[in-house]
Formats: sequence, structure tokens, C-alpha cells
Amino acid sequence: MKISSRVDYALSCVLRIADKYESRKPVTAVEISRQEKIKPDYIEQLLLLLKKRKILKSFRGRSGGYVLSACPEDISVFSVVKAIENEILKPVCFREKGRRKKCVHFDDCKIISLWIGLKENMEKYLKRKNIEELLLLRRKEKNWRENRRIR
Amino acid sequence: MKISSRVDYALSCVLRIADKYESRKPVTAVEISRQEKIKPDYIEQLLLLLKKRKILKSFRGRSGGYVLSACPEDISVFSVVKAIENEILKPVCFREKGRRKKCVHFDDCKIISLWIGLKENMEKYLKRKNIEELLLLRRKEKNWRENRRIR
DNA sequence: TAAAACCCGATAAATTTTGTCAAGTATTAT
DNA sequence: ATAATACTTGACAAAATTTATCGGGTTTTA
Repeated sequence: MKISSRVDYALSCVLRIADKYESRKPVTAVEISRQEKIKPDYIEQLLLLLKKRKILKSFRGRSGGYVLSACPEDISVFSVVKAIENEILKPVCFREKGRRKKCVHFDDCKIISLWIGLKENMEKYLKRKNIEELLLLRRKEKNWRENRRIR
Repeated sequence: MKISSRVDYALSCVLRIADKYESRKPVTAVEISRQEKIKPDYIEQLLLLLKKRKILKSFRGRSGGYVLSACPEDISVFSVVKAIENEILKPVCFREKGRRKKCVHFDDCKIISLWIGLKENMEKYLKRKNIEELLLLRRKEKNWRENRRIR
């Protein structure tokens, strides 16, 4: 199991836009594209999903682009993941395949409840993490490196 | 993201074998195959992995089969998942692709630490769950259904 | 009014997962 | 002994999913 690259990229995009949150200047897809080395068309897909879920707002026209629709602290990692994937983990019963509609041992199969629990656990974790937190981590490390360089 | 069917099936297998833990009778791949409607060859692959990780022991020959190598309570769901998948979640940095060996923004990219945290969280959850627990859930429900039927 | 940016959907390419098959070796009940 | 039963291994084809690309729009503003 892997985190999909789309989710990972989406998070990068949000972070790039969050970097400019103070200045309130919209960030364009092309700008992010240059920074992240991803084609703008591909980024666009992600930004649109993020916008649909109200994580981003966009301004059109010549000096347009995307901005956060809330402050970094109020945007959870979960909401970003959810915007892209909808379900971070799909609890599927693999015995429902074929012509059968229900799991062979539907009544006494408790495995799916395990995956549902796992999913809830993951969601709880991701809800605790927010964009601000990731931003701070980056900045702290950056400062640390810059201080090191000076000496 | 989905739990792979292999993990799900492996867990079913372990549960089927655990059902017979008291009687100490080995359970054969064909037996499980009939119960779970999966081809025996496919099940074999999973059983072998489980055996390699010491979750199962096997007896060869005419009246052979598989048994648990520990009591159901001492087998965590995590160990089963680990036997099949090795890593429940691979924390990958998607910016390492292409000719570049390292992430474009290696130093200031903290996203991967997020996935590492998520992975640890998932593992913790799965370590708490054991086979006995799943077994009890099944049996409880079964009894409940049977009591209902009698009245 | 042209440039810059957003918007949308279809589809091709790559990767991963899933499942099948074949050809063995080892063990034991009879 | 030996046939039946079960375990062992590896290669590979089919299916599903993910990833990425592309083309053709519309809207807005310097």
C-alpha cells in the first residue's frame, strides 16, 4: 500500500500556496509547476478538486491564481486527502465479487470491521495534522540550515 | 487506497485455521479453498508466506495441513499483514523519480514524515488487534443468531 | 483584445495487483 | 512399497488501477 502520488502532490501544492498566505497573493498553477517539476495540466486537476472542496479559492484572469480559503492552521491534512481520494482507505469485502452480491460468510465475517476500524484510526491521525504544522517544520529546518551556514 | 485482497484472504485463512486450534487438527489448503471459494493454488502462496513468518506450522503427507504456531491471542493482525505485505504503508517521496536521486526539495520537504507517522499509527492499531478477538466477534454473533432462531 | 489563467473531459501509458498454471518434492496411510 | 495426499517453488498472463497527457474550451483583466 502506498500513498497515491496525487495526494502527495496535492499536499505540496497546498504548502506552496500556504507559503504565500500572509502576502495574500494568488499562486498560479504554472508557478507551482516550476517549483515542483510537475506539468501544469496535471497540477490543475488537483487544484480544481481542492477548490471544489473549499480548501482553495481561485481568482481568474490575468493576475489570477489560487489562495487558501482558510488560515493554514484551520486546514487539516485530512481535508486535503479527502478532497483528492475521498476515502483514504476503502474497507472492501473481497468475498462480494462475482455473481454473489453478499460476502460468502457475510454474517460471521468480521474482517471488514477491522478495516473500518483501521480507516477511522487513519482519519483521526490525519485530522490532527494541519498545514500550519507542516509549514513550521519546514521553516524550522530552513532556519537551522541557514544558521549553520553562517558560522 | 485499499487493503489488498491477499491480506484479506490471508486473514480469512488464519481464522479458518484458528477455528480448529482446540482440536489440533491440521487444516488443508483444499479445505480452506472450499470454504472461502478461492483456488487452492492461490491460497497456497499465502499459507507459505505465513509459514515462513512462523505464524503457521505445517504437516506434510496424507493427513497433513496447517496449524497455528501460537494460540490465537498471541497472533496479532499486524504480524499477518506484515507476513503478506511486509510494509502496510510505504512512505515514498514522489519527487525522487526521474534522473534525480533525491527529492527536489529534500531538505525542506516534511511531507514524507507525515506518511511515516501515519504508518506507525496504522501499525500500532494492527498490533493491538489479535486473532482471538476476531474469533470471539464471530462466535458471539453466531450464538446470537442461533438463540434468536430458537425462540 | 490579447494574454494569462481557469475549467473540463477523454484517453493513452505505466504500474501494480490479482490470479493461474505447471512441474516438481516430501510424507504417510494402507 | 506405493499411490494418494499435501507441500513447495517460480514463472507468467490477465485485470484493475494509477498516473500522466492532451485538446479544446471559457472567463477575466492589464
